Amino acid sequence: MTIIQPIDTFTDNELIARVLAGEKRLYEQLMRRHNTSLFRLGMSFLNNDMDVEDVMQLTYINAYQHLDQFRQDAAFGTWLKRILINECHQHLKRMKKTASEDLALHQDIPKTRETPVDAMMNKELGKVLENALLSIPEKYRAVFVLREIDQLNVAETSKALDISKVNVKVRQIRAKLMLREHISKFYQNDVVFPFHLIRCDRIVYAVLDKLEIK
DNA sequence: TATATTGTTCAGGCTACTTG
DNA sequence: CAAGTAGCCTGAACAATATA
Repeated sequence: MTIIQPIDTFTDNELIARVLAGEKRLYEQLMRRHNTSLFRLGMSFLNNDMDVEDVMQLTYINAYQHLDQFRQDAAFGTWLKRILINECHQHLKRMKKTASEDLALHQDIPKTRETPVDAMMNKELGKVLENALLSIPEKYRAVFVLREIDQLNVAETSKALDISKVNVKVRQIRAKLMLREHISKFYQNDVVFPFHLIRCDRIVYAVLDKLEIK
């Protein structure tokens, strides 16, 4: 009698090994596991859900294409986050370029864009918290999201952001101090940058399609 | 050049866990 | 249970860098 182990009991590293061995479809499982945390992190950089979806797709495709280069000295999630952050920086660079080109034609560019997430947001606390997070500089926001929302430890955050451990601690403290000015009560991570099943499926299927994984 | 921002170092304290 | 240890938080001081 053969006992079939449920896929969701596999560790990330076991799934990676099986994907590399030819079970490409299991990459879907890896994406679904990390979608929420990547989305939150992406939102902390880009503040636009559609842009984050694009960047997440690029991240997953990039990670898949270099999966054999993944060294297991850090968690797969940390590796993914590192890739996502790089993609976010590239995306921001592209946006900056486009914005400066547009500026030559239009002087009155709005500073922020209305997003579908904004429209969906019906929980007042969530809105307050998001606004508070978005009000602080990106470097502090990223540390705060990784440490406080994704529950990464100092070492993992240090690795993901490519900064020293000490700097992680300092940025975390400063992020809290800045947020304290905006927030007087606790927050619940479920209401910050909500990641819905529809979006999850959309990203997963788009990546599988682009990678031609049936 | 003055000021603000950012990063580093250090000290002290807290909590959780381990060990004898 | 007390002592030791590791990891973390916090605040202060200072240096380096960016900006007006």
